[in-house]
Amino acid sequence: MSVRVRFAPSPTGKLHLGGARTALFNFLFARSQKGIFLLRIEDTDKERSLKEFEDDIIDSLNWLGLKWDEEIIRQSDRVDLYAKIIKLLLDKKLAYYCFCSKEELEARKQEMLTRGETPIYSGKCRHLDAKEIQDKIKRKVNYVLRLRIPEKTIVFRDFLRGEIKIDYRQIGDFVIAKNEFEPLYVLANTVDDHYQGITHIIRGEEFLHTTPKQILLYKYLEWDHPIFVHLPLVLGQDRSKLSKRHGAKSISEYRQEGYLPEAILNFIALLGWHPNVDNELMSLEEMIKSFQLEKLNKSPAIFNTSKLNFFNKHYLKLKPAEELLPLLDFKNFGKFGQEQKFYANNGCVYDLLKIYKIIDLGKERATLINDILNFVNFFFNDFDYDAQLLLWKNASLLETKSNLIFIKETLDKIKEERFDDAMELKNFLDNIIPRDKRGYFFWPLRVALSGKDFSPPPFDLMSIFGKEKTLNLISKAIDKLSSLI
RNA sequence: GCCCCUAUCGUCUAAUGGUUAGGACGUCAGUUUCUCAAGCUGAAAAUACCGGUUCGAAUCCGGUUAGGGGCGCCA
Repeated sequence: MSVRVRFAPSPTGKLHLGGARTALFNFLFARSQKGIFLLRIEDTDKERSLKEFEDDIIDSLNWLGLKWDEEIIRQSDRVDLYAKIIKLLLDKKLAYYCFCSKEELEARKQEMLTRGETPIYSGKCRHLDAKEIQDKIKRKVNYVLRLRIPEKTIVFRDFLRGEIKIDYRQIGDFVIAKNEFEPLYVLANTVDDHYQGITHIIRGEEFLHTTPKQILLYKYLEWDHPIFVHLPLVLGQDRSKLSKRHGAKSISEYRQEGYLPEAILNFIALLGWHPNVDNELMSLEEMIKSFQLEKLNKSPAIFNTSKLNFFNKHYLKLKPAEELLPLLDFKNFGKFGQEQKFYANNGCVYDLLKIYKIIDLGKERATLINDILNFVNFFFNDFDYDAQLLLWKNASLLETKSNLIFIKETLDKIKEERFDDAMELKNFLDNIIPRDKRGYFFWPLRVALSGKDFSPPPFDLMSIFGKEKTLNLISKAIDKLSSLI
């Protein structure tokens, strides 16, 4: 039997980390078993389902690289199928009309709750005869359709948790449809899983309690039910279920903030799953290779951003500058012009090669894509700084000034072309400046070129700026010091 | 209140009856370095509690406690 699984979100909110993880595990299981992974949009709730959310879910899944294999199915397109099943259940008297009002139901629920009982439906409308039913329908009394439960306990098997025992009397006759044409989740989901030939239902633990209801439906409809796999929940910092309600970030928001799909996938994969070997850095391909459903965890996971950030940093470093370029926002730094040259706000003109170099310098230090350019903004915008910043440790103004003058004069003798190679510049200066004196030369040089107390090494800065700009910036620093002496 | 699920460092987890309880992130220290980042080395840090089974328990069983989920004409 070949594996068929699905991710079946309802478009009532954007895709968040928990949903993405459910999709990922379904995807990994399908791929690792050479099976099929499907996407189904569960939009039976017309009030809450929004096209905007459906788009977000589809975009996010695409962005993560979780490709589904067959056409997307929408429950809103399958009304006829559900109607047929509803009619069947009605005809067989397995389902029945319930005319109880919401107020009536709510009152009974409160009453049971105060008595310390589980609130369930009384079964009041269970035995209405055909005449009464027709009569009430004619009088347009509101109704729903309920399934008749057996008065016994069911034992079913969850793939991860083993046998689970639940008494149907704890559930009561539950609603399966608003009317003959509007099924609820419990029914539509069951029907679709059957007709799509789903072999394994891999979903969040919040659905564990609907399993006995669905198993009953499978039984009434004389279908075999799939294997149930209930994933432990992903919990937020407050230890409660991740949901839109308490501000869980959506995948699209993470994307906007500058996270890479590789990082998010790697991070969520480790929430409840662990490969055999103790190597946590995995591409999607590697995950597929080592994925085993049996290795899934049973206990909920609280996610914490610092590890996600670590992964993002890691994958950022691996990403070539060419691929990062289209993801970056240069609008505060200058403009691209003719022949792919970049015209920076400070008058510098960089070719593509230099832009790549700049990106590489930024990405070594950034956590998020959006941080990259901020780490190297001195390449683009004029900057100012406090002259005191030029002083290394206990260095004096005078000493620092003369060191900068020395560096300037030394650099002045170097040919312009040699400025392109940071390594060469480093070797050159390392040979001239005594080892124990480097801080007194390189620190002020670096500050002169960046205006910051932290930045890439001065040689990298010089290799981007080129000879002329470098000498200008050093002169500026010397002037700053002079004004204080 | 009732039903169900879960329980290893702060967090994610490994160890499916025998390990000095391992790894990752984070934290701290050292090292490298002009700075930052990265790297390298090291440290602190856990089997919720009480019983039982067993020569031997993180692991099996029972109870307690704690956390979570559910109790919708939502999914």
